[in-house]
Amino acid sequence: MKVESNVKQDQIVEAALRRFSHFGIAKTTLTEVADDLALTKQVLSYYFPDKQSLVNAVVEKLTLDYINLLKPQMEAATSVKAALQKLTEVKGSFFEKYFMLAVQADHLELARHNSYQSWRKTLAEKELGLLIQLFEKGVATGELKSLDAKKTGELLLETLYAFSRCVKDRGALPDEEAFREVLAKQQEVIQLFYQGLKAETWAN
Amino acid sequence: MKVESNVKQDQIVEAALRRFSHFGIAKTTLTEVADDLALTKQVLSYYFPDKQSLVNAVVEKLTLDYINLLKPQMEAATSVKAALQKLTEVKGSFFEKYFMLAVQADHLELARHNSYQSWRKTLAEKELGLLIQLFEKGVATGELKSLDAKKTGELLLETLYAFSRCVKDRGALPDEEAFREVLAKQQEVIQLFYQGLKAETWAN
DNA sequence: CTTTTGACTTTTAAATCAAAAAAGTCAGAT
DNA sequence: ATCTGACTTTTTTGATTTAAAAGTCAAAAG
Repeated sequence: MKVESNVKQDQIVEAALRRFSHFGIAKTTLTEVADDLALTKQVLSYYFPDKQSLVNAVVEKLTLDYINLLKPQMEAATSVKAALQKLTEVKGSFFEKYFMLAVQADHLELARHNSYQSWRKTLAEKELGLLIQLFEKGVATGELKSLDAKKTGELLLETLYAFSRCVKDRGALPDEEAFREVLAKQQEVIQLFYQGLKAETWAN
Repeated sequence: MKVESNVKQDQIVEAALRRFSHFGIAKTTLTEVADDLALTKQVLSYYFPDKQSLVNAVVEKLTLDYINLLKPQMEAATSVKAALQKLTEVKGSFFEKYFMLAVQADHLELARHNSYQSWRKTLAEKELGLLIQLFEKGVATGELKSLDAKKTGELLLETLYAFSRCVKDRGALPDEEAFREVLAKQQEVIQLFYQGLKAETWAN
């Protein structure tokens, strides 16, 4: 529970995150991360026994950051429509920022580790939880028609996820434009989803 | 215009299609295709100067088969809903059957050739054309609310496409189950799309 | 004149292996 | 508890070879 060690760990995680998101996980060496902080790789390996654990820490941080950013914004939204808008925005900004990471993580060896899978699952669950909550609230207020909140949430997430995957497939280096396109598509889809979900007595 | 040569060409294309869809394009040698027909590779290369042209012929055949199967079924459907149902069915059956081909084609070198791209484009255009026609008819009959048929069609196709791509990403060998899942998801999405598109006065 | 074949060259893909780089270890210093 | 130097092990990378497939062509066969 020492504060200092946590500080140092956080610094390392942040440095790793910068490297990972800029150059990718595979092309980042522990020595480089250490150098960025004027440390040696042995110090690094004192705090994180191996690369996997460092990657896990980065993924964990990212997951928490994402949820902590998204949750209040969605909960503060005054309508389902506005909340879904926020979802795309936040998802988009994160995706753009940490694109490299997202792209590589799933292909890499690391992705098969339990720890990674487990964080991925946590993320998915939390995101789904937010959506379920949102939909249920929407039904309660009458904005949405009666629906299976879980199933609908899963479908929406899977759809957005499917779209993101398409960007990275296109080529080795993903361009800004491809991003914009995907983001735009996602927003359109959300819009259409919403049309299909809202109570029919409401106006657009 | 000789009939016989067309027959032989067709036989070759069919044999190639069998090999390609079972073992993949890259892992299929021209000699194997020739052997299947009790020919030599030189004969094959008499009809198709190189592998690329054979692949193109296969893709062309597949494209035409698909459209020829889909078009009448969609046009015969008595409602937009039924037509969309058909779309998923046909798309699903084709995808399952020629999965290997679909999976590899885009990654392979071959995909960069103009001829391939051009057939891909043709397919996309024809599919989109069917959807536009469908949507416009739906609007005319009052089943659908007023909408931008082109934009909506594109969005739907892109969404279905995005889902298909997810299957192949998962692992090297795609399992039956993954198929079913994707197909089910696609149907759900179509259902929801439809909800969002239909005129509000209609019942489910 | 169309189709097929045998003998050939060129191109591409797969296997091997040594060298370099990175990951990981640990006894001992601060 | 934190860090370092010197070390071993594991992974990547690049060069080199080898085998397989693609592609060519002159000439034969129907």
